Amino acid sequence: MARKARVSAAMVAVMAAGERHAWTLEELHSALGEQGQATDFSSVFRAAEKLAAEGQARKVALDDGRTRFELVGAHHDHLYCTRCHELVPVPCLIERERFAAVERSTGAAILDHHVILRGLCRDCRAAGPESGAAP
Amino acid sequence: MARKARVSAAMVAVMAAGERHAWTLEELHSALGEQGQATDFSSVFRAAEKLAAEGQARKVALDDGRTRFELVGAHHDHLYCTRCHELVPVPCLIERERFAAVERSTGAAILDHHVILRGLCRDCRAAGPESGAAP
DNA sequence: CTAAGTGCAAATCATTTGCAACCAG
DNA sequence: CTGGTTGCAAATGATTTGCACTTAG
Repeated sequence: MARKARVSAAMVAVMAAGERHAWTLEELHSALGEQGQATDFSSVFRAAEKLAAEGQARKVALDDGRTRFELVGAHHDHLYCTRCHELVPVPCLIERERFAAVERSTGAAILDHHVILRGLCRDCRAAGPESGAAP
Repeated sequence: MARKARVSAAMVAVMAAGERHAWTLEELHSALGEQGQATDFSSVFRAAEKLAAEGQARKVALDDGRTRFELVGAHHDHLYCTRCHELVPVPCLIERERFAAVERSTGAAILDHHVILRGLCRDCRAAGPESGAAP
């Protein structure tokens, strides 16, 4: 390499700090800003893409139209609260054997996986079935 | 209701025809066009959102920046080929018991789930490790 | 009449890309 | 020098929204 990747490094540090499990580009961008590591959004974007390409990070897709990134070392599946949008990490729910079975039956090669559970997190569940749905 | 939802109905019909497992809005839009049911893109968008809100359809998020929709009755998990982008349906990979375990350990309520497997489909796998990666 | 559904055009939002300036090796 | 990085600005692409119009009920 010919130059230090300041943004990438800072990003990995932020993500490793573990205040969150998966980060949107905006979250990463503002997190860096708060660290005094202000950077351009596009740099965050490119650094994230690069980390993903290199296998250091992975993209996490939820259905809220924003791509998130998480460090590969911290992989876990996710429980997405449809009320407060919190993303709770949960251990892998699929047994290894299952993957092999799918590869056998489909002939495909599975390289990665991601499980998204949708529902209500502990707090929102406790808050009761309705929240601010009064018309 | 005060009026027939022509687009919604046509969309459900198209999706139920089962030529595909999950549809992007564009795919639905053009599929309707080919059926002689030409409609505006925004109508497709709104109909899809409505179906999702009513629970008839569900959003499927991959990390390719496009939201897909599938009929709820046709639920299955997916194997996404990172080379040809085909989406292969696979049976649910998680045992019911696992969901209960997560609900117990996290206190959350799980309402839905989706598993995305990433890798190479049968054909792409057979095509060998490299394809058009010549620089 | 009345509200739901539709079409068209314009606005938004989240990315992506082009390009010139920069800098550690 | 040299190639990887960065910032700024502008381009994309996909999704959303405002508004007027239409029509089943």
